[in-house]
Amino acid sequence: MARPKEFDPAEALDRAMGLFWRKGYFDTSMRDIVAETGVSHAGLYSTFGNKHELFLAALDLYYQQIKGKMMCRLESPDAALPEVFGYFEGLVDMTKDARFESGCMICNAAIDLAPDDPAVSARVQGYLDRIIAAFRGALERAVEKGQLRKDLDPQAAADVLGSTLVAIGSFQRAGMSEERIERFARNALATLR
Amino acid sequence: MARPKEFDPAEALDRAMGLFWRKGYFDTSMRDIVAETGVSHAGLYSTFGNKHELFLAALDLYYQQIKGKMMCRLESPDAALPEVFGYFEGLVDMTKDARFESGCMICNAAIDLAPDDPAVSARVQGYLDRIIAAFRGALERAVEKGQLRKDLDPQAAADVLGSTLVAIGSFQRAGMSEERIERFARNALATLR
DNA sequence: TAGATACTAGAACAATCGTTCGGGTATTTT
DNA sequence: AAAATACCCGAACGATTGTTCTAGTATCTA
Repeated sequence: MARPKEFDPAEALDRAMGLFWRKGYFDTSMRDIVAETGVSHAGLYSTFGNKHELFLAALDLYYQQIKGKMMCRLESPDAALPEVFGYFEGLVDMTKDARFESGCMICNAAIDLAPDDPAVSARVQGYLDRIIAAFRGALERAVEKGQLRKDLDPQAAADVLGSTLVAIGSFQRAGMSEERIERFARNALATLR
Repeated sequence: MARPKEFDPAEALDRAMGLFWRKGYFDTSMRDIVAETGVSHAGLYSTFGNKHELFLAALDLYYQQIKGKMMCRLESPDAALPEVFGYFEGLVDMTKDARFESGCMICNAAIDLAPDDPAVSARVQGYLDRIIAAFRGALERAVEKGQLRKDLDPQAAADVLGSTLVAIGSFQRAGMSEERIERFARNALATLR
């Protein structure tokens, strides 16, 4: 009954995500997003509502696209120690990707917005809970399989890995070298043994 | 030869620090600072230069005032395991202080500004290096004194504690409960044994 | 007392913010 | 072909940004 959209909302959201990721919420203007996506103001507002809703959509896309891919193996029902190591290997590999100079978008959002924004705060906590739960599950299985010592506390160890994850996000953003970040990851994994 | 300042620059800086800490760099306006400190625009600009320089001064004050107090014991030449535990006890205690709902100002600055601001990036890295070095020193002494197992790698363990520190800053800001934060701290310390 | 200084409050500046709104055009369904 | 829709570009809105400036006044030294 009407003219279809000329732009792909998914692609526009992807580019907006990149911008929010790199520059944060307050330092990214709608004009920046117009320039980056090539979509007009009218198109953005009619599709995404407003800046805040657009940010939330971008944050969800980040989790789904970036984290989701990594979580897949970790959350599989037979994931154990190799998958935990694989997760951090993937994380360190990502450091070579230019996009990850910006750190982790979820960690960034926690600092930027979480204190005054319940929607962001809830997402951040939810994402973290899910990642730590995945670590715990894999570690429990690793203990069962004898890949780790029997007296290891999977929940406590998962917490340590979760902390490491968050810290690495900050380290990337602060410009820490790849080698140093890899050391942080390796040192955290070494505490499992 | 002239009229003396009516306001105390140190006190004004302290209040500005509180504002930057809570709201971050981009979401804090000079008008906010005028309102918070009671100092006029002219007073702020003549004393601190501009917003960016004021932020750097506030960041230095944060390290000196908040972190410096805690670092003192940790950096003393006979600090060992009790001082490491004491550091994290102090950190968890601080969570009860309303100011620390805003997390750690250094971590916040890393996310907010470090990617595009060499001055902030250098400070963040310098602060982190110093804290980790202090951890390492105390842990080395703890190993010497037999407070920890002989084969513990002090540098690796210090890295893990440093990561935990950064992560806890994010967790505070994201609104995580005091109990949960305490658990993260305890779990990290448990990896030393 | 004279002069210089540095405060105060707040107006003013150009730029930018999020958001809305026209004007013109292209593509669809009826 | 005609009506309806939704695009694009970009002007426009009021608010706010960092910063500067204009007053007017209070406090110092000489």
